[in-house]
Amino acid sequence: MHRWSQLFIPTLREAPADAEVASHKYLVRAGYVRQLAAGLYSFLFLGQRAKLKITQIVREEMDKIGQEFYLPALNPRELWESSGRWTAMGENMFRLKDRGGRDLCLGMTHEEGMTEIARKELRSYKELPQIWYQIQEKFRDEPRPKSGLLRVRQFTMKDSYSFDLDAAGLDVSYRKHDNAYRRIFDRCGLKYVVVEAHSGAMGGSQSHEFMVMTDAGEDFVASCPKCGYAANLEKATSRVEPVEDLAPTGTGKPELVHTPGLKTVEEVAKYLGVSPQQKMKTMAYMAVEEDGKTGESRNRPVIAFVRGDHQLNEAKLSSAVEGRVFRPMHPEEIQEIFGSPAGFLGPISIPPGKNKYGPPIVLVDTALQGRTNLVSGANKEDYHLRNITPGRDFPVEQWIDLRTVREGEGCPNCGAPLVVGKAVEIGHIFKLGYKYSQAMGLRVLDKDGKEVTPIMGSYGIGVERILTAAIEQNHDEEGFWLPPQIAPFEIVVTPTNFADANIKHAAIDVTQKLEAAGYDVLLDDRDERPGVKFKDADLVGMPFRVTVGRKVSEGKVEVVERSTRKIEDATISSIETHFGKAFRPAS
RNA sequence: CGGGGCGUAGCUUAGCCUGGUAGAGCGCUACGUUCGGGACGUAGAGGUCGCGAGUUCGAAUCUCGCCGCCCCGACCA
Repeated sequence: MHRWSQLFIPTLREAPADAEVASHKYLVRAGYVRQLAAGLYSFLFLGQRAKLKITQIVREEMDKIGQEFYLPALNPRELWESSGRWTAMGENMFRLKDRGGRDLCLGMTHEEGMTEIARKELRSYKELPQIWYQIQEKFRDEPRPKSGLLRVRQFTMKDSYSFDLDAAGLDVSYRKHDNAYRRIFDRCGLKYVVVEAHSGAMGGSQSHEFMVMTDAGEDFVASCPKCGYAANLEKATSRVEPVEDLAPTGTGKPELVHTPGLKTVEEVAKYLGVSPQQKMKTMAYMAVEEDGKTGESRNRPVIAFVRGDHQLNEAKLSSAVEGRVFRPMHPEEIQEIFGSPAGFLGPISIPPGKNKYGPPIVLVDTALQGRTNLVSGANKEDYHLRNITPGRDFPVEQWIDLRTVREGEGCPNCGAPLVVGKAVEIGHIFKLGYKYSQAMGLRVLDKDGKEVTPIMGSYGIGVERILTAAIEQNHDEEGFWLPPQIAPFEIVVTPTNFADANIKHAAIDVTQKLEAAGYDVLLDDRDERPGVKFKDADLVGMPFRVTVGRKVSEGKVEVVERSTRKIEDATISSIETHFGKAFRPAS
C-alpha cells in the first residue's frame, strides 16, 4: 500500500520563478521533477512512475513489431565518422576524450550504432526485414534548452530502425510504425495529429510527425478543418489566390525606375503605386559546400525569388538545395556578386560568374509562375525594374515551392481556409533511404547472390514529451490530471481526517479493495487538514480521487473525477465496481 | 552566437536608485487548540545577499570581470 506520509512528494504552493509553460510549473509544483541545470532534470518518485508507465506502453506496442536492443550512449569518434556525422553534427553533439586521448561522443541518435550491428551481422536477404528499437537516453548540446521538459539536453527516446531489402519493404515497415505510434499515443490518452513533415537535410523521401497542438509548442502546423489535411509549416502548401498583373508600361520591356533609398518591398510598392503582390523579392544565400576529400569548404551562391508579400521558407529552400548548409549572404558578397547592395537585387543581369564563387543556384517560387510585368530590383543601387516577366526576361529552369503558408490560405486538397497553430512534436517516422547503409557499407546478398544495400527507416518518440504534452493538454488553475494509463497513480484516496478511527479504517479498506481490483492507489494518510489534502490531490495529476469523510457512517465515500470535478457517491463495500470499463480503455 | 531580464533562507520575494552589515509571506521544528478546500496561538531553527576583484572608514546596495538561470531571435537528424 502506497502511503503518502511515507513517500517523498515535495509539492510546492508556488511555481519556481523561472517556469514559464504549464507543464514545467506543474511538474515542479507536483513534485515530479527537479531541475539540476539548464535542460537537465531529475525525476522524483511521481515523475519516474509516470515515465515508467509511458515506456511500458511504448514497449508493449513496439514489441508487436520489433525487437528491443540496448546500445551504449558513449560512442567512439570512428563510428560517427563512418557516416560523416562526426563533423555534420557540429556543436550539437557532446564530445569528450578518454584517458588515452581518444575522442568519444554521447549519442544524439543511434543510426550509426544500429547500422554498425547490421553491417557486421546481416548477410542475407533471408534475414530481412528487421526492426530494432531501443528506449534510451539521448544527449544533445542544445543551443537553447527551454520550456521545462520540452527542449532538454538529456532525454529518453524510443527510437527504432528498420532494414528492408527494397522500397516496398520499407513501405511496410513504415506503415507498421505508423500503426504502432497511433496505438501508443491513443493508449497514452493524447489528442494528436499526424502531419506531413520536412525531410530535412537527411534527404529522406517520406516523413510524418505526430504532433500535439498546444501553444507551448515550438513547431507550426497548418491544418485543414474541412478535409483533415495537416502538414508542418516547413512543408505545408496552399492554394494562392490569383493576382491581377500590372499592365505593361512604355515599350513593355523591362524598364528602369529611379527609386532612391527605397529598399523594402513596401517602400518600393508604395512609391510606385503598386501592391507588394506585384513585386518579386530576391533572397540571397550562400551555400557552404565541403569537399569530401580535402575538407576544404567553398561558397556557392543561392538566389531565391518569391512574391513580394510572401515569406521564403528556409526549410523548403534547404530541400531545394539538397540539404546543403546555407546562410544569408554577407553584404560584401552581395555587392560582389550582384554589383549592387541589398535592397535593389533582382533576376535580370546578374553579373556572370566572373567572381570567385561558382555559378549561382537560382530558384523561383511557383507563385510567380505565369505572372507578368512584375517589379523587382535592378541590381543597380537606387534603381528598380518594371515589366519583368519570368521566363521571358530571365530564364527559369524550375519552379519550386519556396514560400511559407499563411493562415487563411486555401487548403491544397479542398480549398477551405487553413488554420495555423503551434504544436509539440512527440513522434517522428522517417524513411531514411540508403544514407547510412551506403555510407557504412551495409550489404546483403539477394536471392540471386548479388550484393544489395538494404534501405532504412528511423522512427522516434520523445518519452518525456508525452508527459509534458499530456499536461499541456489537461490542466487548470489548480493543477493537472493525467490520463489514467500514464498517471503515477490512478486514484488518490483522501481521508478528511486520518485521526478519526472510522474514517481511517474506511480509507484503508477502500484502498485495499481498489488495489485488490488491480488499480494503482495512493492513500493520503498524512496528518493534514482536509483543505491541504484536497489541494494536493488536485495538483498532482491523479485522474480520480476518493474522498473518505463524513458519509462513512452511511457506508459511503465520494468519487471525484478530476477533469470534470464530477462527484458521485459510492458504496464502500463495493467500491471496486464503481470504476467501470470506461476507466481503462482497452489496452 | 546576437538582444533582453534575473540571481537575497527550501519556495515566492522586499530592500539596491539615495552605501551604515538583511526583512516578510509560505514552508520547516516543538507544544497546544483545530479538522470537508492551503487553520490559529506560542516558542524556535534557517541567509558565504551567485563568485571574484575594486572604490569606500563601511558594500546586498556603487564599478569591473566571471559564473549560473530564464525569455526573444538564430539554431534545432
